[in-house]
Amino acid sequence: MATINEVAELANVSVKTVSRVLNNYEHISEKTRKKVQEAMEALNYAPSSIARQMRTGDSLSIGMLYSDPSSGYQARLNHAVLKACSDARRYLAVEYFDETNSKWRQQVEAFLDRTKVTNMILVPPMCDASDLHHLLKERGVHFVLISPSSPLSGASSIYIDERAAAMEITKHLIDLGHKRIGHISGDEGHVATLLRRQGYQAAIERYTNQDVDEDLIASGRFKFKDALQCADRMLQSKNRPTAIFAANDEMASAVMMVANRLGLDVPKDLSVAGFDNTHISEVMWPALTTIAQPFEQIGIEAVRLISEGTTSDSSESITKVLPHTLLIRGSTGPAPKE
Amino acid sequence: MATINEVAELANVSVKTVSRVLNNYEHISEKTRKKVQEAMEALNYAPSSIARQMRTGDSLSIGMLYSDPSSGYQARLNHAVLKACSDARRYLAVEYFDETNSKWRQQVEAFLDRTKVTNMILVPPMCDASDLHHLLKERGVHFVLISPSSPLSGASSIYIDERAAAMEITKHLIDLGHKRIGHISGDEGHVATLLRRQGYQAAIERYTNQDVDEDLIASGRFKFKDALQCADRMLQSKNRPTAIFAANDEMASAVMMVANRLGLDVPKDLSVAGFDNTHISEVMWPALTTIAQPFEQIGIEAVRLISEGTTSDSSESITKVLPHTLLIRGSTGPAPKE
DNA sequence: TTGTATGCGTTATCAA
DNA sequence: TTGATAACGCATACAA
Repeated sequence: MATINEVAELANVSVKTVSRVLNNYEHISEKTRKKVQEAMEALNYAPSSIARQMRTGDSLSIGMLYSDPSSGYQARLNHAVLKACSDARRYLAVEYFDETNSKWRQQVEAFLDRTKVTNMILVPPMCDASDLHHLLKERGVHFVLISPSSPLSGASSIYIDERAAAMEITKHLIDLGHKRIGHISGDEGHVATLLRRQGYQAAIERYTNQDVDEDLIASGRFKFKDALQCADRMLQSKNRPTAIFAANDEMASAVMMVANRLGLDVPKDLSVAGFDNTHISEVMWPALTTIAQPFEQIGIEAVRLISEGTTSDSSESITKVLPHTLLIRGSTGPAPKE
Repeated sequence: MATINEVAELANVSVKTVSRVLNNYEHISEKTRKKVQEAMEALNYAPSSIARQMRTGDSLSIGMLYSDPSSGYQARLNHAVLKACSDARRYLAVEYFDETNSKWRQQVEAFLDRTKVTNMILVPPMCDASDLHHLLKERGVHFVLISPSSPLSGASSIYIDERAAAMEITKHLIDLGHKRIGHISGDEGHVATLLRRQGYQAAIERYTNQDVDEDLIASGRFKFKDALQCADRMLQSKNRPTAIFAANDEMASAVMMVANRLGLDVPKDLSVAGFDNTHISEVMWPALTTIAQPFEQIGIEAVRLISEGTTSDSSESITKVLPHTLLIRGSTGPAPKE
């Protein structure tokens, strides 16, 4: 593989001149530029990103911390970001991060020292840790937020419209004729929990003439186990719902389990809907109706924002709302006749 | 950010000596080694992989290709290897790899060119692709195999004793009094499929006085959907089994789904066992009895073998068998009274 | 067992 | 508009 020196020699110029051509320097004569470009062509020259990084100090790697290794959401996000990085010829440095550890600060510092990353992608729930934001800003690390609670000045954000998505899937249930629709919501610490519940409530109020029945809302904290209890209580009550919208797929799976064990057929007796479109939604029978997160686009967009932010340096923060999709599968069907 | 020079200065040695410590050189006094290590600690020093790569051409990164992003086994393996790398102050370059793509060769070459890795971890099913082995050897890339079909000269391997594990979990069912125990096996292309089935058969033959009933064995190809059909057939047959051992957790989940829908209580009417201890085994009700893969140790061992192989250069291949664990949870119980 | 000096491919400084 | 040379952080021939 040819180096910059060989190009310079062939073109009869100095290495610096070749470097100038490479980096689109302004003050350079067209003649030399052409000469250099021809030499590069002839030698099939490609600059070494390693050497460039060595000199300029910032790496091509993008950092990412994750805190819940068994989360289906995180698994799909990891995959998407990884793929986007690979396509953009960048590297991803991912690390498991224990957010409850009091020494988190040292862990992050060690991560930054080790990887030398100057760009990061922050995913839920870390994207909301203002202590972390401060630390990163202190160290001059740029970052992009995925689904943060609120926009942050100086950092770009990527969202989906959680509220609209929740409304859409609830409306789907209403359109199927369901009158009593339960909701199992997430962890109160996440903004997604609030938005998804709001979307559910808004749909009920707008598309039926009923008020929201608070007895039909339970908190499952995004956990399978908690959702089991919620579902058990809801489905054993005298006036049980004919449909349940859970705020994530894992909790919807719990609903399905409980329904099956109580002898309720899904979707004949009970419709079940989830949120996220993680792997588990396909490992159910029937498959789960859910909201598909645009994982692939999230990954691509995150990498793009980082790459642009690096070059443009005009640290204006961009907020991007990506489109979700309602995925109708076998777990939802017409409301049972009364 | 500390450099090797600052470490050398603080430790009162030359940079070369620090370099020796970093690379586990042999001829170095314990005293200086300790002194250097303390200096590294004090300065929170991390070697620049960039500079190292620049100098040597090969990086500290370990490469890994995975082909099934939604596999629970792969998800846990990714996490374990990532964590082991991080603890060993190494990097992991993971890439999604479409094994069915006819241009796989170019994809691997591109991955190697881009990442410059010279060490790789090969996971199932890629660990068995001899074309891939040849390509890697051609390019001088060392690699460690995780659960390969057969040992390969020139590469170390990490295993669990699949056969013994399958035997153990089948014996657990026998000990609970089950007489008719079904088995849903995996993809015929994987050796794990064969070994797990052999373990099942061996247990039946050794611990009961029965021959293996071929009607109680079905191929679920490691897939949820295929397993649904197998379970349906088995559980609707006139003389249905009272226990089913599926060759992975995902298929066991399918068995559970079918059982619940047929009104069979788990574990009162049917015991269900899986294999791998992936996330899904905890997202069931009751939780799944399964064989726990030693993921964490697999990751640590893989990184260790690679690190040692790099320095010692005595390219003798090591085969490591790691211990599995039988995890008894709620999905298995005493056989129903006849 | 340890140290000195050089070079990896690139960009930056300064001078021409 | 160009060029000579230093520097980035590390590893290695060679020397002690």
